[in-house]
Amino acid sequence: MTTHDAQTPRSRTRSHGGSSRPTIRDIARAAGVSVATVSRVTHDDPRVAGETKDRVREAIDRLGYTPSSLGRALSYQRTNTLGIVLPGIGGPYFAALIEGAESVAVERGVAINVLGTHLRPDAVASVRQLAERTDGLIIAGGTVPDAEIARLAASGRVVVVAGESEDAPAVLTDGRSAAAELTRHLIEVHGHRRLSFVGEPAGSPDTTLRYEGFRDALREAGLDEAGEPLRYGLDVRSGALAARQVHESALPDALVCANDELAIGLLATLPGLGHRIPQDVAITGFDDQSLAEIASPRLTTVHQPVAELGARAAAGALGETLDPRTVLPTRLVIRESCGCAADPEAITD
Amino acid sequence: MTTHDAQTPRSRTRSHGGSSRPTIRDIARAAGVSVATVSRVTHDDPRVAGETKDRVREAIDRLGYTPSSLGRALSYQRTNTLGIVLPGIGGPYFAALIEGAESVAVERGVAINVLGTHLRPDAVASVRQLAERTDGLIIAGGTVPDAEIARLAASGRVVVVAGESEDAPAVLTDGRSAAAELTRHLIEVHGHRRLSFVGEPAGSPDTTLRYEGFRDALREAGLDEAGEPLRYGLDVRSGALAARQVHESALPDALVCANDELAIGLLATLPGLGHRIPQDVAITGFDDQSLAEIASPRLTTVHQPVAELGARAAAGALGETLDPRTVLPTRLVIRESCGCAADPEAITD
DNA sequence: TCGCTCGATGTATCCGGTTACATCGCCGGA
DNA sequence: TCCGGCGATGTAACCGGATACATCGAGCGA
Repeated sequence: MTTHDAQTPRSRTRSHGGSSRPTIRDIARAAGVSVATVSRVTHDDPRVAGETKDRVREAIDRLGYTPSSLGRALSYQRTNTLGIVLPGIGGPYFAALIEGAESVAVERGVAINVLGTHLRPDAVASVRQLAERTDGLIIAGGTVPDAEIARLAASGRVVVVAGESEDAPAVLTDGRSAAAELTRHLIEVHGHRRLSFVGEPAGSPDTTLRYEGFRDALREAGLDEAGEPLRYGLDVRSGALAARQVHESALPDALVCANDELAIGLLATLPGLGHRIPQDVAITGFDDQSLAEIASPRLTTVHQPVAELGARAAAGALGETLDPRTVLPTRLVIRESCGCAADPEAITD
Repeated sequence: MTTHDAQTPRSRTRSHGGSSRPTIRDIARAAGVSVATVSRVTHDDPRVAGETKDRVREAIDRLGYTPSSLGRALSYQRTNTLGIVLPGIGGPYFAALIEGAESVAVERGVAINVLGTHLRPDAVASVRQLAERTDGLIIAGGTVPDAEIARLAASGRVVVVAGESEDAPAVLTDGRSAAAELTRHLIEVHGHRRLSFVGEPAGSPDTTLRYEGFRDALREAGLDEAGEPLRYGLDVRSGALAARQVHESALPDALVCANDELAIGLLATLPGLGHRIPQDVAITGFDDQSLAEIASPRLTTVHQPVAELGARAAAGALGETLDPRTVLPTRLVIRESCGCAADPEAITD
């Protein structure tokens, strides 16, 4: 009672009318009924007589009672919560993914709990904890070791992976083929021979696949002498830094970026360093997030149905049966940053 | 009874070795000890004899036991979770706020649960539910009615508001003064007389304050004939749309945007429509998110310590005592989009 | 040898809800 | 008048853990 009051889990001496929140038993006492009746009222059970119901309702309002979802979750063996594990919540890609999942969650009256692993030194422990509080888990590829995914799945957890996985149902796009298609466009339509990939292939499985697709296309075209990728993160700022490096070394014909944000960083920075896009260097993105269409020149990229992906994954994580591998289609979106002609509407110079 | 089988909460007939996850009692039985001993082992209680401890550990590993955080939370009257209520998780501002909060949460071994109200038709119910599962709540201004905040606070919940509030401790910046200072810069240094505000003042309390600050400055300068604001959302795409409207009507001297993303949208779109920035029209943002520095021309804006704000709010929501009103300082960041000369140095890194 | 201390462990209760089953009146039919 | 049935409500046993208190046995001093 002296020092660690806050730590003391429970104080056996309760019911002394502290500021503690009222429980179902407090309401029962106040309304002169049993806890069962209170529970029935909060569930709109028709078996409660009108007069009794009113009395209970009054007590609930007067004491400001809200059923503890903890107690409820323990009783129902269900938390009505969906967990999502992502590297971080920043960036339009993950925002879109979450929105897709949320649309499904809202429909089913389920809450969402997002965990960003990048800031958590103890990612595995955090994910285990999250798994304890949710009915299902969406795990983005590359955030959690495969062994841990297998463990979760084996222990009866409902897990869906947003990305490649053999340990749980996977919902994904074929990033490798899409990147190859995009790269072929640069080679075959625009005749570019010296292409560089921007992004860190070791950084995420998605980037790995895109890099592989990029190299596939180079190899097909006999350009496999392609050098090292320019290793940068997936954000706008990294793109700006990459622009510096590109500026200071020999400029390639085209830069294939691992995602749109990186491409936007380059797009916004290179002109200031004296390089015209796409005349001096072509740039492409990946994902087709909203910035892609607004940039100038508008960004050639690969459209991914990210929200749809999130929605499918959510449905699966909430119990809907799911193929072990669901591949969603991508679409090459040709705009002007690759060198294709502008729409009649757009910029002339 | 026939259709809703899945709803049945619990099946009284348990213990038949289904795929259900093991409980502390299963471990106790398997190890031939009592639940108390198992609990002691999971807590590294030194009172357990070495040999017993090994036996329990073995059972835990063999059955794949993880203590249910639900049960734990119910027993300790604490969930070790921090709730954050935001309009939506999209955009750099909220991402930074969450990061700030997360940095504090990680330190204290607390999980974070983010709720985006925009997609939830039943925002109040969702927040109440969230409050049930967390030890403290950070509520972004404008997401929840004041009355609900008061209700939560009155019922003993720990609530911190990120923004203006009289019902709970508030952590915020003085957006009104900052907007006025920014606007004065445009008027006094650059001599602009026809200024328009871009943003929907009714959309969020922050936007309201910025609009008020904008008008304060106009009034001081005797320019209070200022017309209606250009009512657009706070995202890049809205900025692109606003650019169209500006293009089709008379161009003002300067556009004061409610946040950076909106400004970026204008910045990226107006040049394509034949308007030079800042020569033909000056543009300013608000927040100083990373895009502001990368845009071209670089964006003049107001720096806000968003991560710090999130961190302070988190500390408060986790029990640290907090002033009823904590005002964090902002800083006017002059770059080139307002018409000031470029720094000799470009991007700093 | 007895009693006491102390370490190791078990028993039972509580956290807040839910609900199967029991109970209690009351009403109508035989 | 007695009994069955039914509507309304209560009782108590869970859900998974934590832990105060009880218990038990070994070691030790008197």
